[in-house]
Amino acid sequence: MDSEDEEDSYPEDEKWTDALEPGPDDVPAQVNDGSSVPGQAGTSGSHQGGQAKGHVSRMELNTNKAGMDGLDKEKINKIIMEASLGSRYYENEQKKDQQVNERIKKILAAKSKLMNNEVAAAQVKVDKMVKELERTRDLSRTIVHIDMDMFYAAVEMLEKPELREKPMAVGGTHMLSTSNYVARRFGVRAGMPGFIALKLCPNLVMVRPNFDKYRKYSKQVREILEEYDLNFCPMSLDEAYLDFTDHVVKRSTMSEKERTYMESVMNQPEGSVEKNEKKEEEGSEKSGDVTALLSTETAHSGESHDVDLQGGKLLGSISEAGEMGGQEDGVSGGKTHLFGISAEEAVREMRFRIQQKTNLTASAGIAPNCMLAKIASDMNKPNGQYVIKSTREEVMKFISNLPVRKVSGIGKVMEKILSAVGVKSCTELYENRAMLYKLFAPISFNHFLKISLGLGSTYVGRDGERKSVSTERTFGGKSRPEDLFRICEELCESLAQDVEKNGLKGRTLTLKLKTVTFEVRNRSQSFQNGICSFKDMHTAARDLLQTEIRACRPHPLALRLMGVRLSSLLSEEEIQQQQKQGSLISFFKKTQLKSTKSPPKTDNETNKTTVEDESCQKMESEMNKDNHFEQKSESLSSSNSPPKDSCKEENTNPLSREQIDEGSVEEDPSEGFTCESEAEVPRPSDNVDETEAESLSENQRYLCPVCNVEKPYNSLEEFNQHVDICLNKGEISTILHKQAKAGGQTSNVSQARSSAPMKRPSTSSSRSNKRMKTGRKRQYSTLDKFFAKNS
DNA sequence: CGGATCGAC
DNA sequence: CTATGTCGATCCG
Ligand SMILES: Nc1ncnc2c1ncn2[C@H]1C[C@H](O)[C@@H](COP(=O)(O)OP(=O)(O)OP(=O)(O)O)O1
Ligand SMILES: [Mg+2]
Ligand SMILES: [Mg+2]
Ligand SMILES: [Mg+2]
Repeated sequence: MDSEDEEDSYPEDEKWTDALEPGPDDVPAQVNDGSSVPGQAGTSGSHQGGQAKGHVSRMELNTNKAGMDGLDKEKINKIIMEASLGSRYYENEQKKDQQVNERIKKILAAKSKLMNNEVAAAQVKVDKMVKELERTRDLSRTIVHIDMDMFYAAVEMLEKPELREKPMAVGGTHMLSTSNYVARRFGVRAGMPGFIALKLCPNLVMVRPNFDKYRKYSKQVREILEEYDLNFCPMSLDEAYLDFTDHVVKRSTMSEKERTYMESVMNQPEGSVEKNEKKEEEGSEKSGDVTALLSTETAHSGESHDVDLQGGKLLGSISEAGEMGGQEDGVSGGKTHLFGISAEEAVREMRFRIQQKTNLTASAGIAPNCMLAKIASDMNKPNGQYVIKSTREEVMKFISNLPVRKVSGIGKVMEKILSAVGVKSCTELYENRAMLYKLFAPISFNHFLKISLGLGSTYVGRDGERKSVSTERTFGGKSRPEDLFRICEELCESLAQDVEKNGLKGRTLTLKLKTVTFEVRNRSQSFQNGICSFKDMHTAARDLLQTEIRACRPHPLALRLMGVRLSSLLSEEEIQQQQKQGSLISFFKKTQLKSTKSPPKTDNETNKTTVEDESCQKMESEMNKDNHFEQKSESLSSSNSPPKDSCKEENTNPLSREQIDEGSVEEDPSEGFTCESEAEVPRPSDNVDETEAESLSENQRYLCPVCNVEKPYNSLEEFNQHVDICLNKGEISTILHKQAKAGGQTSNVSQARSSAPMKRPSTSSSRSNKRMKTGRKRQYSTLDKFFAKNS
């Protein structure tokens, strides 16, 4: 019974490309090599840390995804490079790559300084940790990770079956969110811009996303998942963790009838369209597997959990529906399928039901913990499943040659870093544990150690509360302050809606900026009391933006993206609490306001009659979310052993939230709007005209980006003042924030701000208890790094 | 706390 | 020409 864990092997060497693609250049770039075992990291030894220059590893294709084995990376990367060279994006990636390289250099330096006795001492400590971890190893749970195949693409193909055989991707020329497996053969994958994908695969069909549909199908799938684990944990629209332990127990008492499901009659009216020839061999292979698994065999086998170990695909998979012709004929009507009582059979059943219900396929991994289940679900990815048996031996066997990159939470950079210190596989992770202990921060090391032992969370729990809300937008380069401020305002409006809809409040507002050179900056401000209104958030965001614009001068701040995020969200209790205090204060404040009088404010602020602050605490109890379920009240004393194993996923990336899926991968806007504003950087003009008196050496000419007038100023500050005036004629952002005491003990130093010159906090009435301001004063230097290039 | 980075989908 | 959006975690100063 033991022997092999795997099943559902996946066509290792597909060559379904022949008659499909016209041009010879369109032939998927793949190399021979039929290896597709769990994976094998190059045997240690050789460090390839030092990389040849002109080799921006971060630009290379990630083949770390199902359906992308055996590609001709060289050929693909060459195309990618040619398409990218010289772009601002590329330049920035190059910069980041260098930073990573320096980081590696430091680590290597630290490594070389390690003394033998240090390492030996570390070894002792680490081995104690290992012992402790080993002591708490729990192999008693049966964890399942299920993940829909090429989810968005699959949904799109439902309505356009003719796309099944063609390379297609979801997204637009700017960005793709996923691709089908045909396209993956060309190197086309999620996160790749469409225009590059087109170079890799000229016949690629790009389909715009439709998130409502994805949500709809996701919901349907979840209805099934729920039947196997009420507490299943969705990680995104298309995947989830489930604890099958209880279900398997219950399953042994279920009658055959309860484990029998009917195969829907319909299914793919199209089946195979024109070029139906395809590969007969491949088809028959699959058909064979299918028959072996489904119906008859299993049906008679009763519940023998051994028989069901037969490898093979569940169903011919809708993508191969054509080949099923023979069978369909025979049985035509509703074929029934009996599933066994083992976990694998249960999972197979679950996948079968999903496919019957939605015509979408899913893949799954079964293992004793989340980390392993996640990896396993990718093993036989397109429409398959994989089991890692619950014995220490099997786990270690699986882990042994597994490239660390396969582990969720270890990405491109960490892979590179580890590789530089001689660690590529999980065994090497274990073998080098003492060194890693010395080189990495405790949390990271802990994570590594657990991975190296094949350990992971055995708890599948509901998401905790959301920790931040944000919205951001990419637009063509814009640099005119009025444009930037308008975008900022729109973003805040959008954010305010989200915040209100979810009844949230947060203490930190962050403005995110991405320059036209792809450099990202975050600027945040914290408050003692949570904020949630458009006005409060906008005020803060606008201030931060203004500061950045100032810091850039005399250059314009040329951006390609802006975003706003509210974090440090308050718990419900805190919101309630604050609401009480707030209402008192706002009452007090209101009366005071009348006398103070507030400037008309040109802006179109949604004149809330209520005091700006509280205006968003509604949160109807309804909520579309299924967010009920208890929250683990006790928990304090740690049921687990190590520090905190918390959520499902391993240490890192307890990704949650299901709306992550909905990136903005070019929706409707037929093309990037971008607009005008060529984001050209004027430069402060160097001709020292020095016409006027003012022989100050400082006398320089600046071009005001607002009024577009260039003239000499005595100082940069004077110029800044001019722009300020020019910018917001009556700005007076003094904004009387409301008084909010709150039990904060740290006195809130109100930093001077707004219109007035700056320096000298004296003026500016913006006292308000907001703005925590840790006594730090950041000095934005006018670093005039990059200029606009080309023309 | 603030900011940068990484990772995932 | 053209390189996403949303969220969580970690690390460092
Ligand atoms: N980088 C991304 N940007 C935006 N959306 C993404 C990105 N990656 C994935 N998505 C969306 C689209 C995917 O269909 C969906 C699920 O992701 P994921 O499961 O990783 O891939 P996939 O389901 O498309 O293919 P498969 O699981 O078969 O490898 O999330
Ligand atoms: Mg998927
Ligand atoms: Mg997924
Ligand atoms: Mg990984």
